[in-house]
Amino acid sequence: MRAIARRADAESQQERISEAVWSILALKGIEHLTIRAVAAAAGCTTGLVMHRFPGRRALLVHARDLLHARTRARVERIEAAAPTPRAALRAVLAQGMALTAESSQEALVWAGFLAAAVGDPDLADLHRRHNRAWRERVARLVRAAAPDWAPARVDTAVLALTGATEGAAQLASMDPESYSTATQEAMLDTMLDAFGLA
Amino acid sequence: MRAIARRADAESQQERISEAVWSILALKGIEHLTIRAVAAAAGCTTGLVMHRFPGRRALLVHARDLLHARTRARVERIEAAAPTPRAALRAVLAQGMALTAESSQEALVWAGFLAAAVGDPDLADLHRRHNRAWRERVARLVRAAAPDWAPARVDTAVLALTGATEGAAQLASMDPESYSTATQEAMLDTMLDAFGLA
DNA sequence: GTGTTACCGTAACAGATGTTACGAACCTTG
DNA sequence: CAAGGTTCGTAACATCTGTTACGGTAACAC
Repeated sequence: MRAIARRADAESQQERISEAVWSILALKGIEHLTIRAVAAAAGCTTGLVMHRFPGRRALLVHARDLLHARTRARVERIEAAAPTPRAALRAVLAQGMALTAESSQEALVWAGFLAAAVGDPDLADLHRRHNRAWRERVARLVRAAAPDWAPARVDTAVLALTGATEGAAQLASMDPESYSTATQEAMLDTMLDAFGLA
Repeated sequence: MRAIARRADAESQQERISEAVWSILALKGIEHLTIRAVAAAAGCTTGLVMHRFPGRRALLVHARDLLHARTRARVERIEAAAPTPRAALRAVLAQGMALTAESSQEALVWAGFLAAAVGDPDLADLHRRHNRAWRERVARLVRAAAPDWAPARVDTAVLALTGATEGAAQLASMDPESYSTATQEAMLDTMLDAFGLA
C-alpha cells in the first residue's frame, strides 16, 4: 500500500530531477550540468539526487528517456487528432522545429544530449535508438501520405524532412531572431509541396 | 627576423593545439575537453598550452575560428572550381554533409561547439556570426542559381537546404550505418531537383 | 664567453566535482 | 509505545580542473 505511494513519490521525484536536468541543459549548457547544479535547480540536496540515481550518467539516461517518452506521447496525440495522413505528417514535423519557446528549449536540450553522447557509448546507443524510432515514425507517416512510393523514395524524403526540421530547430534555437516561426513554417510547407506531400 | 620565425612557430603551435581540441571534441566529447587532455593530444605540456592561450575559453574560440577559416577556404576552392552556379551550390552543400570521414568528424566537432555555446554568450555570438556567414554564402549561391526568384523564396530554400544538410550531417555522424553516403547524396539531389535547382 | 631575454616544462594551489559515509527524522509494524 | 527500516540532508573524501608561480634552458646581443 504505502509502498505504492512511496514508489509513486519516487517516480515523481525522478521526474522533477530530470526536469531540472533539462533546465540546466537548456539554460547553462552541459558543461555546467553538475550534481550540485541539478540539486539546486530541483530544489533539493545532492543527497536526494544521489539517492534517486546511482550516478551522473543515470541522470542523463533517465532525462533522455523521459524526453523521448514525452515527445512520443505528444506526437501520438497530434497524429491521432490529425484529419488526414498528410496533415498528421505536417503537424508531427512541425512540432519538431523550434516554433514555440518549449520546443526551442527542447532543441537546446537535444543538443546537450548529442554532445554528451559523443564519447559515451551508452548514451550514443540511446541516441541512435531514439533517433531510429523517430525516423521510423516519419517514414510510416510518409508511406501513409504517399502509399505508392518506392522505398528508396520514401527514405530520401524521410532523411530530407527529418534533417531539415532538426537542422532548422538547431539553427533557430541558437539564433531565434534570424529564423522566425513564419520562416520555419514556410520552409516546411515549401518542402512538403516540393516533395508532393502537401 | 627571429621574431618572425618565432611568431610563425607560435602560430603553428596554436594550430596544432587547436587541432588537438578538434580531435578531443570529435573523439571524447566536450565533457572531456580539459587543458591536460589537449596538451596530451597535442604532444606537449599544459605549460605550453597556457603559454599560447590565456585560458580555456580562448582555446575554444581559436579552434572555432580556425574551423571556420578552413571551411571557408575549402568552400571557396570548391566554388571556384565549379563549372556552373548550380554545380557550385551542390558541391558546397555536399561538403557540409557527413560524406567523408573528415567531414563526419567535423560534424561531431561542430556539435561540441554548439553545446559549448549554450550558456556561453561569447561562443554563442561566434556561433551566430559564423552561421550567418554560411547562410549568406548559400543564399548567394541560390540567387546565382536562380536569379529570378523572389527574396522570400530564396530564404525558404536556403533554410531548407542548410537545415537539411546540417541535420543530415548530425544524424549521419552519430549513426553512420543508418545513413550511407549514397543516401545523403540522394537526399541532396532530390531536394535540389524538387526545388528546381538541379 | 657572458649577460639577458623569451620559451616552456614542473609543480603547486584553490576551487569544483562525483561519490561515499554517516546520522537524524520519519513512517511502518508489532 | 518501542523497534526497525526507509528517506534524505550534511559533510567528508579523493580526484580532477583551471590557473598561477617558479625555475631551468636555449637562443640572442655584445
